[in-house]
Parts: sequence; C-alpha cells; structure tokens
Amino acid sequence: MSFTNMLPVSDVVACCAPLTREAMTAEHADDLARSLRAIADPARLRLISIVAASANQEACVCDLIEPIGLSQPTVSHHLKILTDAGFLSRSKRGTWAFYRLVPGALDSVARLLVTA
Amino acid sequence: MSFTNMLPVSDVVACCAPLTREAMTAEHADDLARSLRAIADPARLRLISIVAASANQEACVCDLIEPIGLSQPTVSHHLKILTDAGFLSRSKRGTWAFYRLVPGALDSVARLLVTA
DNA sequence: AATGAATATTGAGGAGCATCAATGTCAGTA
DNA sequence: TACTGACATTGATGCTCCTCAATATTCATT
Repeated sequence: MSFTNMLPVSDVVACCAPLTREAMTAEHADDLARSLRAIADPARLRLISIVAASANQEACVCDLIEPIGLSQPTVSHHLKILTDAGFLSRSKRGTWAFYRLVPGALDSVARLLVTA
Repeated sequence: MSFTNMLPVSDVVACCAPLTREAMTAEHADDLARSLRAIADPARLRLISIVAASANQEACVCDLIEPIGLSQPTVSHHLKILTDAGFLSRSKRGTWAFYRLVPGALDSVARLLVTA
C-alpha cells in the first residue's frame, strides 16, 4: 500500500452525502476506498479492537504484539497505517509508544456507508 | 482476492458487538475484513453508488460500463465480488443482468464500525 | 560513554488483486 | 440453424500489500 497522498478520515468525510444518496465522484470514491482499505485487514481490525477495549482506551505496542501474534515490525507497520489514515493517534512516553482511538473517526466512515 | 470461503455480510454481522466494545476474535476479524475489502475499492464504491442512485434502485451492466470507465469484463468482475460479498443481488431478465442493493447490507457493516 | 529495552525503518520474498484481451455462454431473432 | 447482443469466465500481466529478518533510532540507566 502506498501511503503517499494518505489523508486522514476526518478530511475524507468532512462533507458529502452518504454512499447511496447520489452517484459519487471518482475522487470521493478514491478517498473513501483509501480509508476503508486501512481497516480492511484482520490484524488492523483486531488492533483497533484491542486498543478500544484497553484500560484508558490506550495501549502500548508491547501490549499488542502478543495478542496479535505477529512480529513487532509488522505490528508497528499496521499501527502506522492506522495512524496515517487517522483512526489511531500516537503519543510517546519514555521508550513506550501509546496508541489510542481518534474519537469519531470510525463513526465518520460508518456514517458514509449507512443507507439513507 | 480468493472468494472461496466468501460469506455474505448478513452472516458476518448476524451477531457480535461492535468493533470497539470488546476485543474481537481472529475469526470475526477475518470475516469483517473480507466484507470491508469488498467495498474498499473505488470502482466498487462507485458501482454501489450508481446502482443505489438509479431509478428503481437497480441497474443493468450496460448502464454501468460507461460511467465507471472500465472494460466490460472488469465491471462484471467487480459486480461479482460485490454480489458474492452480499452487497448486491443479481436478477437476469432476457439477456440483461440487473443489479440492486441488498437492503441493510451496508448498514450492517456500518453498525459494526460505530463507536459505542 | 556504554549498555539495554522499546519501537521504527529498510529491504526482500511471496501472495493477492485490478485490469484487459480473448473467449465462452446464453437468450433472442432472422 | 445461424447470427447478434449482453454478460461471464479464463489467462496473463503488472502492481499492491502482508510479513519477516536485519538494522536503525531513541530513550533511560548504569
């Protein structure tokens, strides 16, 4: 996945009618597809899920590697994709990196899918 | 995309708490990711959009090729993916194939994404 | 400074996917 | 039966992406 020209969800869904209201433009379709691709992966869905279900709605990478069952570089890779896409935010404290959900990001995408 | 073991959205989302309520299982993540991958493509998003915005909420392939701007086999390919995933239904009348939205399919996915 | 721990980045291999040209299938028609 | 039109399938090509090993970076501790 090339994440040059990645723009966060909040921009993608700032405007615009839901998917089924009127024929969408090619550009709008590209943007929404980019956001959807970021969450269309089982490892990333589980990362989101674990982060959301964690105490304080945040988790550090060290807490995510074992439950996900992938290598540390791969987990970091997925976290970067989710962060670049605007679904997660990152804050570093000491040597640890903590990730948390960006409020409303998932809901924005969900709103675009909903029918009427 | 291998569509062996493809199961429609309705089954994927029959049960289960939204993504952020509790840590999801690997199987559930796989299923949801499969559904999301089906719509995480600009051409397929536009197909859904055009079908939904058409008169009677249905459109035949011949009406879709020109606005999408891809070859006829490619459009058929995308329509098959959306149909297998449970987002579109197909009905053949004469030599024409008409596609329409499966009611509630998109909403089911949207419900899983929504936060709390 | 040197060491160790947590995370990120790089590079590579292999699987998956979008696309098209060519061909196949099937219904309607002459 | 032959032919035409609408759509589906097959096969090939090139690109995208997931994954890991190896390496780099960054921060705290000694």
